[in-house]
Amino acid sequence: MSERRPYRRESEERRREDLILAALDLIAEGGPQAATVRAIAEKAGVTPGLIRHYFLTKEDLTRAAYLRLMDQMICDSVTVLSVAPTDPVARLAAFVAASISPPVVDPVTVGLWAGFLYGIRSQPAMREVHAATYLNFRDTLQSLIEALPHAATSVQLRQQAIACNAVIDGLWLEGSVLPEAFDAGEIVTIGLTSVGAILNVELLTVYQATHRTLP
Amino acid sequence: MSERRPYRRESEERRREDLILAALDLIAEGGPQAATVRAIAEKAGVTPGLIRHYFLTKEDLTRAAYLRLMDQMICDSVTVLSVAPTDPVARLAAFVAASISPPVVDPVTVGLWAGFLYGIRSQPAMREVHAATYLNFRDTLQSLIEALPHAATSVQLRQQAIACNAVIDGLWLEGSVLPEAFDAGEIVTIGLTSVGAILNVELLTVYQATHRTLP
DNA sequence: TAATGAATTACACAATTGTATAAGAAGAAG
DNA sequence: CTTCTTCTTATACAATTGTGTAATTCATTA
Repeated sequence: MSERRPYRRESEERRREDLILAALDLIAEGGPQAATVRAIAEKAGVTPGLIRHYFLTKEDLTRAAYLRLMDQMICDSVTVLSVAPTDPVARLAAFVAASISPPVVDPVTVGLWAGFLYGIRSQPAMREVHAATYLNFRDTLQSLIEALPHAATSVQLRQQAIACNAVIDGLWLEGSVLPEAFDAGEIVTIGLTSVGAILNVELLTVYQATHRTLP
Repeated sequence: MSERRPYRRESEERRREDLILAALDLIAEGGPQAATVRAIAEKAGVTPGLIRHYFLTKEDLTRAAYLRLMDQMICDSVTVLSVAPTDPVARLAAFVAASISPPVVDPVTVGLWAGFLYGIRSQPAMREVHAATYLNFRDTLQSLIEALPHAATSVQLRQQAIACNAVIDGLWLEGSVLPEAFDAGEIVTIGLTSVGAILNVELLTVYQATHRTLP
């Protein structure tokens, strides 16, 4: 006869994490419609029923996965600040460069993000997460701009932050979706030049001086 | 007993158009997973079987719908050039402003675009459409930049076009996804200021002078 | 008017979906 | 060692999915 499959009991934290990562993997590989409860369970090494033991519904799991993705993206961008130089110009340059480099700029990441976009528009909970994430990133950018030796009104500051954020988002999008359309490092160069032009600050040379590796 | 539902024969062109528009409507309203063959057929006023009479498969219809969306977006941006002034600066300003105003900037449009993104990454045919559309738009932008009284090498020109395109894409994204986060006209103002800064050309005042309606 | 052909409907089918419920087994507690 | 909790599996189910296939009806042609 058929033997019942053996298993190990795991902590709730561990199981939720495994299921979330499995869902993200599947959405990245095959789009949102590939993340079925059965596929998620198989990838996580459990049976489908277990999903509903840790998440009220599949939508609940989807929300958790989105939250996780956003946390990761923010983390990848902001982490660089902890090791960035103290000079305001070099600091801004490092942040901008990190935000338009892998792993933030990556076909998989943008695919994941797009997979969640409909949820962002339709579900208030996901919408709030998006708004908070976006504004948090923009505020970080704005505080870096404010630290520059650079006089600006608060309205100008806000508009500069929005503009620089747009440059980053646009390059993130294009570089991720159509990576073969750009040379290596071209995205970073253009990003630094553009943000520098918008803020009237020289970022590219500062960044190159900081990151010079070979003569 | 049940009467067979009456119908009218229509041209192939008309039926394909109706089905494509129905699919786009549904994706816009409820995301990609809402565009089932039955829902599409109902919205188009036909029975599900007819879809497979005009499209080899549902994926085939999806591709056609994506092509249609891209054509529309390009059209909305480029149409403004036909009525734009001849002065190069005013012309560029009009193009940029149109690209970050409705109907291009619109929650529905960006939702549609995101709904197709996985297909863009995975299906070569859709990928080619995307690449062609993107490069076409960027080339239009580049030719407008080239027409400026503005000396630049071909490499600089390319990078300026990419940068301005990024600003437009980023503002398109943010303005569409989170419209309530921006004041009326703020997106356009920021876009013109930023593109102007990148190209070292005054766009905002030129645009305002051209579009002044009330004293 | 009659007939021909293609557009359209109608129906069926297997596969897949998310969810519900009951059975079993692992590991802690006694 | 036994008992008990709950984590986990197993199975079932109704709904929905895309896709085939045959029957019918519209509109054009002879």
